[in-house]
Amino acid sequence: MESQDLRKAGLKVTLPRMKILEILERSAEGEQRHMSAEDVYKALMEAGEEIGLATVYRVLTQFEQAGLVTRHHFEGGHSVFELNAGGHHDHIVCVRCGRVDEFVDETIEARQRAIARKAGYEMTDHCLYIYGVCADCRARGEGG
Amino acid sequence: MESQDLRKAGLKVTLPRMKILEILERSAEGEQRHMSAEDVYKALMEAGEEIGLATVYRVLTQFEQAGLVTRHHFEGGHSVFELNAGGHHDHIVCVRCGRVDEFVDETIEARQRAIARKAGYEMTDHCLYIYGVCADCRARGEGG
DNA sequence: CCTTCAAATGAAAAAGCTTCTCATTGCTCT
DNA sequence: AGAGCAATGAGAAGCTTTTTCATTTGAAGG
Ligand SMILES: [Mn+2]
Ligand SMILES: [Mn+2]
Ligand SMILES: [Zn+2]
Ligand SMILES: [Zn+2]
Repeated sequence: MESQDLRKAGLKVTLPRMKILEILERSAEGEQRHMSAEDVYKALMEAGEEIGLATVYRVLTQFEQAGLVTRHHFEGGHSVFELNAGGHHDHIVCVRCGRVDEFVDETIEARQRAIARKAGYEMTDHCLYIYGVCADCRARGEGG
Repeated sequence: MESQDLRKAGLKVTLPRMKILEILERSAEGEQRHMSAEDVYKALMEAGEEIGLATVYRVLTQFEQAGLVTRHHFEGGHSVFELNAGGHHDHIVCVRCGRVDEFVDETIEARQRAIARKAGYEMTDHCLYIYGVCADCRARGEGG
């Protein structure tokens, strides 16, 4: 019952928030773990839910502040959101087809902590994006 | 003589391009190595140059394609540009005051290459941001 | 030095993406 | 069920960035 998740986050349990959380949970199980606000909005439309785009943006921002989702600033200027489950990880993004893979590397994590300390910073967060061309896209040929 | 830089990059030498390059070079020596298009535009205005904002955007994109500058996607949805000098580096950003420090870590660079290869990607680029609170801001107190 | 012409520019409009406004609706608690 | 405050939806507005197109400019050649 995810209404508890909302209550624990200090958010009133409303239909739009429940539906948006459902969409994010369903997509996290499937292939698309990273969704833009527009993606969520389209999924709601397809599910026959009459929820405004402004509400989608508001709710996703609230979920971010409540720690339920993480916002990523991928290239191209728009944000994508991802349900917080499974802990921290970084991303490797195909610049040709948009595919996203995830990874964790403890060596890199440790080096980052050391670098922050050496520079006099108290680290709060970090993000690492590797951009490249995935195997499928390269097999498909240079012409794209 | 920076007109040679433009010619080598295959760009016609025009007054707007020269002035924008000057702004970037002067700011790189000073404190602000990372400038948004708006920052560049304002610097041009202050220097009494009548150059349109559209031209600033166009020229910065051309400089990026020519390899003269690097574009960064900082948080908040807008791009900042940095003159390519001194080679690749990553960034550590103070979330309190906006200060930006730079670093290079060959261990991390090597791990990234290995991760991309293992995931089947041909790496084209990467970016790593460490977020934290800088020494000054911590000295200034928690209430900062 | 002057002409020529493709390339570059400036102003304004348009295009995304995201946030704001405000009248209406709907949770929560009694 | 009713009161009250928070949340919602529709559309307007805001911001950064791109596009359009008439005008200007730089590069090459006479
Ligand atoms: Mn992820
Ligand atoms: Mn830098
Ligand atoms: Zn791909
Ligand atoms: Zn600071």
